[in-house]
Amino acid sequence: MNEMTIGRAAKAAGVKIDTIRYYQRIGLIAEPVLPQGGQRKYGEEVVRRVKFIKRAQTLGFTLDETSCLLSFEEAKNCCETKELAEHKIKEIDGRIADLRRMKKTLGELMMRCESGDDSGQCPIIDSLANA
Amino acid sequence: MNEMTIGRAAKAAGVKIDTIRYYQRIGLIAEPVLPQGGQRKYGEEVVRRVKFIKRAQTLGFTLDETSCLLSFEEAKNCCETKELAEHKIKEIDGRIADLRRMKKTLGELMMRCESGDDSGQCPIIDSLANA
DNA sequence: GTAAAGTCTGGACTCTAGTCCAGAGTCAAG
DNA sequence: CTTGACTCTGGACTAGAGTCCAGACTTTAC
Repeated sequence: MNEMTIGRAAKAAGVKIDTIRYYQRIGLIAEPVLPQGGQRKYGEEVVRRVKFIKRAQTLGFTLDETSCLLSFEEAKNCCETKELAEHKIKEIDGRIADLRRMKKTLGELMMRCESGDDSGQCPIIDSLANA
Repeated sequence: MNEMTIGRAAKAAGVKIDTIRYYQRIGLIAEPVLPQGGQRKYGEEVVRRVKFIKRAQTLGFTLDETSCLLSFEEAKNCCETKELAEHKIKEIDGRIADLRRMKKTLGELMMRCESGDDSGQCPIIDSLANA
């Protein structure tokens, strides 16, 4: 089943060993049992989980929020999950809209640079400040 | 010109006074001159700037990156700016795509909940883990 | 004209998310 | 069967982003 040591798992996920240990300590990923006097083995799913966490982070989710996101995976209470998911989707929509506005403004700025029109204010702040 | 004290500016921006002071200390926003033995006055533009910073943060940008984003506003070197902007746009596109995938997966999860189909794994991890 | 509320400075403290280290044990290649 | 690479535990340290506090000063409202 493609088991690896922590070092290989970390490399596969693109993080340091300590990061995996840290996630284990805070309960974000499960710690495989330690065979008496041996070394832990990690499966592919740990790597995927860590990768997910790292990407979620670049999207502005804290580890806490990511842990909530991950809880959907093995949710038991569907009703509660649905509500949480609904809420998260709204949050995500807001972020996408923000990023789009930011992108649009950057695009306009580039155009202006291309056309040599260096005058006027670049309204990048307006893209997000007035929510 | 609608000048305010730091307390009012902070309230308007939805942050604490200390946050504004902190941003001043690290040079993210300018510190208005202190009239001898008086109190500083803040304009509307500080409020907008702080709001922008806070939104950018929820989008996963660090204060450092946000400072770079803000530098576009008063950029002098258009060429350099254009390159930076181009790069940022690519970054933003990636984030939007990630958020879309996440949203799609959450939507599917909700559907499944609605239809009472509680079986199978929820592949939320797959939405981001395999980039 | 005096309280109460707000501001100023500077430094200390907190929380999150890691990162580093030492010393002891384990595994695998030659 | 030893040597070098890796792992284990536990704790200390760091950077980023604030947050809190004390003591002195200012402004505003009564």
